[in-house]
Amino acid sequence: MKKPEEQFLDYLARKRLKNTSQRMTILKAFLRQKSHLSTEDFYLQLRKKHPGIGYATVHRTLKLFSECGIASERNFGDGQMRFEVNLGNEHHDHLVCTDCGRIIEFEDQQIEKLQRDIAHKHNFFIKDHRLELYGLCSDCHATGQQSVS
Amino acid sequence: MKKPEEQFLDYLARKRLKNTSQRMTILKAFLRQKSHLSTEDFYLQLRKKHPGIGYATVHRTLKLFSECGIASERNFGDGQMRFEVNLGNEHHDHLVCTDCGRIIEFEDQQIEKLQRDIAHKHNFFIKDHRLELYGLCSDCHATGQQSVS
DNA sequence: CACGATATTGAAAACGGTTTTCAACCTATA
DNA sequence: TATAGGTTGAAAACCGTTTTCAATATCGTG
Repeated sequence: MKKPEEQFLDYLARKRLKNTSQRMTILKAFLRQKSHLSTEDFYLQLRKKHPGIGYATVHRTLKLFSECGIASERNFGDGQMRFEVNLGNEHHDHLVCTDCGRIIEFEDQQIEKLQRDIAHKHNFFIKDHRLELYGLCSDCHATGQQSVS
Repeated sequence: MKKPEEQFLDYLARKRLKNTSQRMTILKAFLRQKSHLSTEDFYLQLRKKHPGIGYATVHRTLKLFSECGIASERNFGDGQMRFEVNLGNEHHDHLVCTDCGRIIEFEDQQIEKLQRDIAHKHNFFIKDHRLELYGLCSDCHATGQQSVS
């Protein structure tokens, strides 16, 4: 498994794209954050340290990350695109707290297996999948109190 | 289990909302279609027979369906909101063909069970979930040919 | 049945996030 | 270092969703 930096540089070379300071800055910041930030949030975060980098560049660079395989686009249905670092090998899914926004990752080989079975039954070739459980995380339902808004 | 029409009328009464001809027209059209149409597509479809009904009304009425429980909002990550009729009782998930757009429904009690197990392990209270498998349906990968576009 | 309070409608505008445009500016290569 | 061609940031365009608003329809009441 190649390191993300290499993977990105290789991709740039292969596509005859250029290695710019902005792209490197964004790459470093992206690898450092381990959360599931929306483009907007990531941009705001980045802007604190690097006010010169524009939103368009951030957006374009995140898409490059996705294209070269070091990131995945996620969409939790809140109208914002999110990018997450592709760490390992294993696919993982998400628990999304609808109260505080916390996102918990999990993986389950049994579920993955059942998904393959279903695809097979329908003669369907799976390219990707997503599984998200929406609800209240331990912090938000523990005490019985819920947001009243 | 109440019939969808009743369920909707009850909801209107309960909320002191009014029973208008547009709402009834949209309800009938919505129950007739069994697909997973986007608001846009549903509106275009409806407009053929009922040119007088505006997009805003369609949109607002579909949201009412969702609120009163006879419809569910779906989001397959293509930037369009989709509504589907809530037929029965059982939750179901989707196979989405990325080539022809076909959507196949399925349900699997084992997967549902595993999801509950995972939620329990994380002390997470599930309100909703979604599982989508993206790939090629039997028609689109059977012959080995893929869209070239 | 007619009235009047209030909800609803359709068109257009506003909105919010994403994507494109474009002129100025870099980067890589020779 | 010259140059061709990719990149940048700001602003505008875009696209689906949501709101606004004046005109209209509905429903409970007198």
